[in-house]
Amino acid sequence: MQIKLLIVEDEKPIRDMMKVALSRHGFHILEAGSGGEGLDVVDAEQPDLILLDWMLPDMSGIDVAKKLKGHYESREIPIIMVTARGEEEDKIKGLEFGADDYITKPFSPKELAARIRAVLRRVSPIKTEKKVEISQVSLDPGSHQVVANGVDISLGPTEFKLLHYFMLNPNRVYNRTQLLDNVWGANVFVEERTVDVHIRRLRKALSEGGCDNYIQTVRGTGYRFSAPETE
Amino acid sequence: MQIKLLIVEDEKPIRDMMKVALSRHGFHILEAGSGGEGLDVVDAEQPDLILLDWMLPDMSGIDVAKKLKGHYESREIPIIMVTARGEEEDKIKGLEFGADDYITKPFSPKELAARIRAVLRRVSPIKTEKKVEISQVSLDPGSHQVVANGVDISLGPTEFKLLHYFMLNPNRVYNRTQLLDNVWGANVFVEERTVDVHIRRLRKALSEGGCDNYIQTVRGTGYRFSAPETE
DNA sequence: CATATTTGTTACATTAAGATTACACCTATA
DNA sequence: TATAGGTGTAATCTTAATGTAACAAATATG
Repeated sequence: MQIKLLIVEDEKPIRDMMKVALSRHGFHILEAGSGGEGLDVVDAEQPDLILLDWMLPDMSGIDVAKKLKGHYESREIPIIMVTARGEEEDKIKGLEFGADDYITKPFSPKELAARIRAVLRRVSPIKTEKKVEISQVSLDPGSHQVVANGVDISLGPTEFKLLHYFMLNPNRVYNRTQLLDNVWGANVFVEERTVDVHIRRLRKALSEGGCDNYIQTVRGTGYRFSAPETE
Repeated sequence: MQIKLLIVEDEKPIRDMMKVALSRHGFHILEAGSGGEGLDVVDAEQPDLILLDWMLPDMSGIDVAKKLKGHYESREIPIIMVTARGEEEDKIKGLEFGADDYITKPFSPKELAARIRAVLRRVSPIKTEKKVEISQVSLDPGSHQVVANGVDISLGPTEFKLLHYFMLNPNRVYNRTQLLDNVWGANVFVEERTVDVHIRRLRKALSEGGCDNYIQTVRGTGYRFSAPETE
């Protein structure tokens, strides 16, 4: 799965430069020109890492960082602060408010890519390897095991990734395009209907352990994973 | 509205192939056989996306891209560069000069269509999906869930959109035409009275959670959503 | 009070969306 | 090379959602 980076930076030339440089390193780039827009993109796309400019037109980088770290869904996303030379003191503040690293303009694309990878290496093993449990279903990426109601479930690679993605983002509806982008990967070209089939396979597998209503269809929108109503 | 693509490509057979393939995917196709012609078509038709061949008889794809990105009217139009194998380095240059993606010949129609859609998705504005709460009713677009008085409400797509629209604009009366335009979408031909039926369905669904007077009839005018009088 | 107009309600045919199945095609591995 | 598991696609079946019409009820109007 391609890594999604969000660049929050108001000056388009700099943003473009970063975009080109980072695309070349194999990252998928999302962009935002202001703090508010950045928050929206985070909400909609859940990037793997955020490059956050210190000076933004609508709110400061710190405010954005604070907001991100204050929300359950975004608190785990690592942030690299981008500061201009001479804002040295702000680095400290940035780190205090939850940034994972910082980089000073001007920087070389190589340095940027290296820092990004370093941060991801530091953060992602924890996030990815962590066992996820939701109600009666548990998924352990380390041992590649899924257990539903105590029953061992066997899944194909795609079903596994799909379930993992759903469980990392429960209670949230995804349409087929989003699932293809996020589970299959951005550069894969498959029919949307294929998602249906894998949903079916996953549901079937989960029902082996009696977990039947975890994947819900939202007609006209997509699918959602959530613990079923306990009645 | 159908999406307009402009294909700038000097070799007619390739152009035709692309045209046929992309028409089948529901795009409206414009064509140009040279860079100059391409610029003219952009000026006249304002396509939603441009497929730009790298090698053109009169000017290079980069020159065209530069011209396009240099003009206010065309600078926002996304460009996908079409390169032949072995022009790998040019891809980078293309991206630097403002192309949004590239594709290497030969490519499958499916890949092309997917890339186009991916670029359009990336470029088009990301809408905010914030949870809305009014009195006892809450609607969360992220999870596509509506809760009234703590009770989960199940709604069809249209009722959901209708309620969302009302909740984003509470205390405001809309007539049936306005609701059709804003909820159903412009240029959709349905009877005005259809709105009544959906209002009825929405009211019924909300009353499952005891929320009964949220949608008010304004005789001779239309409907309004607002928290009922607390008596 | 009678009548016209507007809205509420229900039932029903049609349509669109999703579920399911079967099958062909990989790809890896014994 | 034979086999098995996994994946994507297309065809078909199933079900939910939608729009319309017909009638009932409510509200205005003369």
